[in-house]
Amino acid sequence: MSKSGVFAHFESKENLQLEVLRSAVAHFIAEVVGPALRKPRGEARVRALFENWFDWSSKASLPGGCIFIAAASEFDDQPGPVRDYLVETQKDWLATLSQAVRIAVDEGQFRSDVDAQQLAHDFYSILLAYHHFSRLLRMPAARVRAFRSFEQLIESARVRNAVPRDSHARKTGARK
Amino acid sequence: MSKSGVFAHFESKENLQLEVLRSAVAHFIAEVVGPALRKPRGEARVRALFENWFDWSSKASLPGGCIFIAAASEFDDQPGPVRDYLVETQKDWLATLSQAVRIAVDEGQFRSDVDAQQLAHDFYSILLAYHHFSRLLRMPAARVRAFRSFEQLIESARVRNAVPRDSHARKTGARK
DNA sequence: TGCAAAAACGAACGATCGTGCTATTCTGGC
DNA sequence: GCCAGAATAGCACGATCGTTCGTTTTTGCA
Repeated sequence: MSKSGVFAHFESKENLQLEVLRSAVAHFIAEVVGPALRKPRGEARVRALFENWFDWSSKASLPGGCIFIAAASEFDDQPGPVRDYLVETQKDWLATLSQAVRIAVDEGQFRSDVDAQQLAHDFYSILLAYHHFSRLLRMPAARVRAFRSFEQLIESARVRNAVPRDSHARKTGARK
Repeated sequence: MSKSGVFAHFESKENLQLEVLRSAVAHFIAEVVGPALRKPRGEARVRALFENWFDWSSKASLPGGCIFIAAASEFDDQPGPVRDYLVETQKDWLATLSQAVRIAVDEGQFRSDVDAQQLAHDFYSILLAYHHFSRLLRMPAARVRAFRSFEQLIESARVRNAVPRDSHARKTGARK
């Protein structure tokens, strides 16, 4: 299709960028968030969100990697509707992660003193780092690293069978 | 200075980009790595590396944020000497972090089963996430989040006063 | 099949970019 | 102060980019 051909559909480059992002969000929800929400509440859902993101971000149909991360670094200092929309989607994604964590807490799978927003932040950190490393360093170990960090975070959030050794862990989350 | 003025010094745009990165590396070593190496071996040095990076990346003289991260997402799919140099510097930085962790292990401040490369990866994840969040979301909480994640990692790597309660809880039982 | 509406194309515009070439201005040693 | 050499500026080139517009092709329907 010719340049002016696509231009007839979207009225400006900015509009096209927005539409691309909107379409990406639709795909992201269909392939990452949706399937995860169909998993049982709790750790399983958190895991699914994390793992689905990996499958999605390394799909062959995304040769440039996660489009949101790529767009983020392109538009983070470029005000306008594209940037605004990106901010919105990132907040939504973080909120989705947070909510899944909060549910895991409510379900008694994660300790009640887990800070959902903080843990969501930590999860997303791992994803961002994986993206950075795998794309720039082409490091196959990146995926292993990411999942190891993830497992460690999950482990540290899980309710323990026994009371933590150090007694001022005041929540006594040993509920299971 | 005029466009052709700067062009006379560097012979191509690519060369200028390389020179900018080289200069950035020099500054980075002078302001982040160097001061940290002057700290005592062990946790103090790891902390210094982490904290100095924060000071450096939010300096007023870097309005575009960390130039290496910015360049990474611009060049990660653009082969050439600039990309190669970026890869090199990222590996150096990770090696520096790893080495500082390894020393902390040797000094007996971090547990001997700590995976230095993995922990270095986790530290850098936090930095990358901070960069992403603070630049795109302009979220002031990002810094707090980052330091909380950092403290948690440090905590989980530290040697405990007592032997872990259940003896096969190797690196996992660590987080407070 | 014919025909109007929609879709796609091609050419061209002004702007910007990377680069080269030539002219001007600045600088230090006599 | 003068002059060689270096530093800087000005200009122009081809390429690319975002955009517009007039023309051609395709499509859906009577």
